[in-house]
Amino acid sequence: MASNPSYKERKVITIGVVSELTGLTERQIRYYEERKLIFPERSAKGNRKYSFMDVEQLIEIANKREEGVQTYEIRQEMLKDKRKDEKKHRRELLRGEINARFGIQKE
Amino acid sequence: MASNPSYKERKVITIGVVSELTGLTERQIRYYEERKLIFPERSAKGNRKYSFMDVEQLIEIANKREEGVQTYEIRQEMLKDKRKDEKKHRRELLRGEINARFGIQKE
DNA sequence: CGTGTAAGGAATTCTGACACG
DNA sequence: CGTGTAAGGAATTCTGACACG
Repeated sequence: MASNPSYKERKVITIGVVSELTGLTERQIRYYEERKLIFPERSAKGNRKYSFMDVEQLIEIANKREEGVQTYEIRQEMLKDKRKDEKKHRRELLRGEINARFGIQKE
Repeated sequence: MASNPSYKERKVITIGVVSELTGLTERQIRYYEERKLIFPERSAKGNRKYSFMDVEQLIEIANKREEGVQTYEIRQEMLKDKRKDEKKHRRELLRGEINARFGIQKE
């Protein structure tokens, strides 16, 4: 049911504000991007822009870093979660297609 | 049911991004603030920060301005709507209190 | 009234690099 | 590896003002 707005995903927050929101330094935020943990968009002039989801992701990263988890390991976990989500998504797509062709089934 | 996050209301967007999002110039956005149509927060260093709600409000303002409505009139409409919302809110608060004391009533 | 613009300054952001450990 | 910092430049934002209509 998510539609166009989707405030949580829109990339509109500058790095300075993200820094305030997360407590991380700009250096750290840029480094986590370098390590492919976070993927900001860029404005026309090249400034990074983040979403609220990115901010939450960064807070999780900060927590794991405090526990001593390295960026590489965090990345592996993220990739694993992503594969799991995609699998779930494929199952849902398939179910939707079946329902569309053969009608809604109970269970 | 709205809780702490409330992405729509958090003031995190800088004026440059708001300008991109609304198509308004920074001059216009600042002027509408001067006319009390919009109320950004300020960062520690004094930079304006807007919410997604502010962005939507600005788009509405832009539409009305295109129709030739003056900022003063837009403000009057806003104040009228606000009073209406507050009235509604008071009614809901009262109902909640009644329910809390005398139990949930049907209708 | 609503908006453009030039002005000057302060703060922001960017990149690439050196440092430490 | 993860983060701090100084460096230099480019872009951002701010305010107060003059302009036009």
